[in-house]
Amino acid sequence: MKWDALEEEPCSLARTVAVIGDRWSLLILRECFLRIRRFDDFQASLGITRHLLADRLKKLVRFGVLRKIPYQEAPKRYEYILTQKGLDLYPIIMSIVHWGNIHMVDARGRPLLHEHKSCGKMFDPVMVCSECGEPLSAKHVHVHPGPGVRRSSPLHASARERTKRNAEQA
Amino acid sequence: MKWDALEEEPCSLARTVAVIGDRWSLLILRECFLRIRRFDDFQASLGITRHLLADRLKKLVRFGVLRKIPYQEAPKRYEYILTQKGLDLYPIIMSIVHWGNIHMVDARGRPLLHEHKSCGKMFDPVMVCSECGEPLSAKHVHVHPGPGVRRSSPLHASARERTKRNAEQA
DNA sequence: ATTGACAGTTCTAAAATAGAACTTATGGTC
DNA sequence: GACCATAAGTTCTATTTTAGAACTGTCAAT
Repeated sequence: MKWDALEEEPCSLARTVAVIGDRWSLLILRECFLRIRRFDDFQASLGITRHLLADRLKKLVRFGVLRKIPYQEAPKRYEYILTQKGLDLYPIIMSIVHWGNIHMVDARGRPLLHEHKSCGKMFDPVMVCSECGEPLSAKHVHVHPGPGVRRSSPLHASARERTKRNAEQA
Repeated sequence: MKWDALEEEPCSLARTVAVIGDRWSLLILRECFLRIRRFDDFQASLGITRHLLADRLKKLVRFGVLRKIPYQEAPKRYEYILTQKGLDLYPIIMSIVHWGNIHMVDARGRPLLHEHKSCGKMFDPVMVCSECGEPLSAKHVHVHPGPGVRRSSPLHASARERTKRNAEQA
């Protein structure tokens, strides 16, 4: 499958993966949330090749996640800053960091701690239901087809039916 | 940078990206949460090449996200099911889906809707502070170095200092 | 005039991925 | 017994992506 095809999938996860689903994009975005804004700073901070950094920044701008803002004329220089669409990625970043904190830390413990300025405490992110406020887990969620579903898609179609068959036989 | 180096970074995001930060792993995990369990079902559902699917499943098992469970002898066959570590990825999956729902859907609307069985309503996931319960946004969070931070790391070190310099000059 | 900062671009070699065919083990059908 | 199907991979070559380093263009300061 090509990357371009991913953008067209009738699946919100696939379409988001088209934006952030490579090795570097999420790391670049982490730096953005840590207030890194300039090309050479990204490069020094991440150890990414300049070639790929240029390519990924271009992609993130194209998707509207970052915006180029001039910070000097002559020579023209730009900073890359998060748009609202980019800021909205924060829950994704935080849930990834949290999973790593729980499952991937070594003996030394967490690399970073997060303080919630509103309440002044160190916190972990918790994902809750928008309607009742209870914490979410996979087993309490049921999935329904929405208006944008496409039946003929390779995703969600054939394999699910086969698996249902398997389940019924068991 | 090599994938192996990513696992060793003193950054919970980088270490999680080492597990799920490629084009296919998240898509495979989505299928897991939709109760796909078998090799050929993953393959038919995703259109991934068999080679890569075998490789990714192996990786996810190695990281303890999936577990192989035999479902028949002669010939020996296995299903891939989520471990608790894998189930804990649910907030990541849901926040990705939600971002796609908000920012990447086309005119037809959302491909899937989510019902919270506990309260019976269609919901969106919301990320809140574990201490005060308020919704989180990047601007209300302050980051502190934790016990596992490494100062000499290429990540978080040089570029941040340079950027601080830049900020001070401005 | 030379050096350094900044933001890229260009180049070659190495690694990862796509796409298709092949393998192994078994059970059922003609 | 020969043939086909199922399931879970493995192997193969061609293409694409990435790594790593060097190079370019613009300007400011020394």
